[in-house]
Amino acid sequence: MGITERRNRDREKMRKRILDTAMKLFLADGYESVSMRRIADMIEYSPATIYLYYKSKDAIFYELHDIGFEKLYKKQSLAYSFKDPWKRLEKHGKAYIDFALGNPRYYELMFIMEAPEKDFSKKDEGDIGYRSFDFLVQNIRDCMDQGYLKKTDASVAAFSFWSLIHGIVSLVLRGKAVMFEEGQMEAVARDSLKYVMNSIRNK
Amino acid sequence: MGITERRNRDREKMRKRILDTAMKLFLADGYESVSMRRIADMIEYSPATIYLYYKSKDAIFYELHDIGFEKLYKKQSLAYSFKDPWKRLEKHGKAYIDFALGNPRYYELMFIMEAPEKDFSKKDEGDIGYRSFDFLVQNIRDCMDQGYLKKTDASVAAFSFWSLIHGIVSLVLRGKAVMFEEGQMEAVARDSLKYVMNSIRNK
DNA sequence: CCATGTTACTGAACGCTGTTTATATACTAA
DNA sequence: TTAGTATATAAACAGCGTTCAGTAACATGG
Repeated sequence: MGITERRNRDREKMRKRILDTAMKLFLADGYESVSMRRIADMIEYSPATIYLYYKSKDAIFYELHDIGFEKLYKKQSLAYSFKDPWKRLEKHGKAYIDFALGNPRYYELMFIMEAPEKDFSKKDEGDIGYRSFDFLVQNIRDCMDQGYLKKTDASVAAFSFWSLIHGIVSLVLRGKAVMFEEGQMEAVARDSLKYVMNSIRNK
Repeated sequence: MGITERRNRDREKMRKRILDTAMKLFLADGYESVSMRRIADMIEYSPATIYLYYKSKDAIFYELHDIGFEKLYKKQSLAYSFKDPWKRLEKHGKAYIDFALGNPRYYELMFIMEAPEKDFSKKDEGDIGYRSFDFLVQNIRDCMDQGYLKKTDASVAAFSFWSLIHGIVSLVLRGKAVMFEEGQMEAVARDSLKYVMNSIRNK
């Protein structure tokens, strides 16, 4: 019977319409400007209808959040085509900064804003978040093995690296780096990463 | 004429009452839970009254924001009693992490949350923020001069250092470091700083 | 084909939010 | 005592996320 299938398709279409509209509003004007009523207006349904497809506003944002992780993960994966672990580390860092500065709203949603709800964020973020972090840990370990980095707990070193790049982009995104000229921020971000990488390099 | 003076005192008292109440609510339950009506309830005035003393909710938070900067600045200043620039850098970083993890709400307000309003945040944050950053730049320069650090643009290196410590604490505060055990986070934060400082040290 | 049950949808409301405005009261100055 | 000013508030505005009773369209079994 094709009726249930069609219904499922319709349902998915509607979910997508809602998600796309939320994303459009979010990317254009940020979290604040996404309201259930605005989404409803744009898709020409009543606000209550949205609740038949998403259980809350947080649920919508959690899906956007997931899409962002997928995008970042793909971008980072490219770095791992190189065989030299140091080169991989460089590319990883560069990809991260590129993603954050190129998709500032996504980055804020994923790493800067308070997590929408504890119900969601536990398992799934672990899922792809862990995978990404494990990649980094392994790469750091390789760098240590090949003498590029001083040896220590690889998790701690990976966390350090992540902290550095997260710190760089989140200061830039939050406009805290006012001591640099507006147009120079991206360059400063990249130079910062280069400087530290150059300084920690052991061979 | 003592009347205007008394009125000014009363006015300041009222402002303080409002600010203290906002701070209490904020430190206890975070930004979300501070509403003009809750403040009004606690000080036993009507919500509208608050607007006679502060022009908006953002204005209140901007004052809290300032108080936080003052606290951080004081804590960091202690680091500068040491004459060895490397030791100063270590203490600076440690003080920063201690402040952030010891006053998470403040730290969020100051560096993580979206700035309340552009009207306020331009000049004054520059004021003490710049001072703090300049201290760091000078210290980094000293470290370079004495051979502790590889030479480069001192502003970029200072930004790198700031990014690292900001990154560490904001990942911890946002609960993104889920790969470490809850109780170990503070230790990881400190170890990360130690690892990087140990790695970038040039002599 | 009709009755029954299911699904999709919505208007109206609840209880919040920050903020504004008209109004009333209390205090000061002439 | 009167005029003027400062202080306080109730009520409302426009928005928010969310819930729920009620309606209308549709699918299905008899």
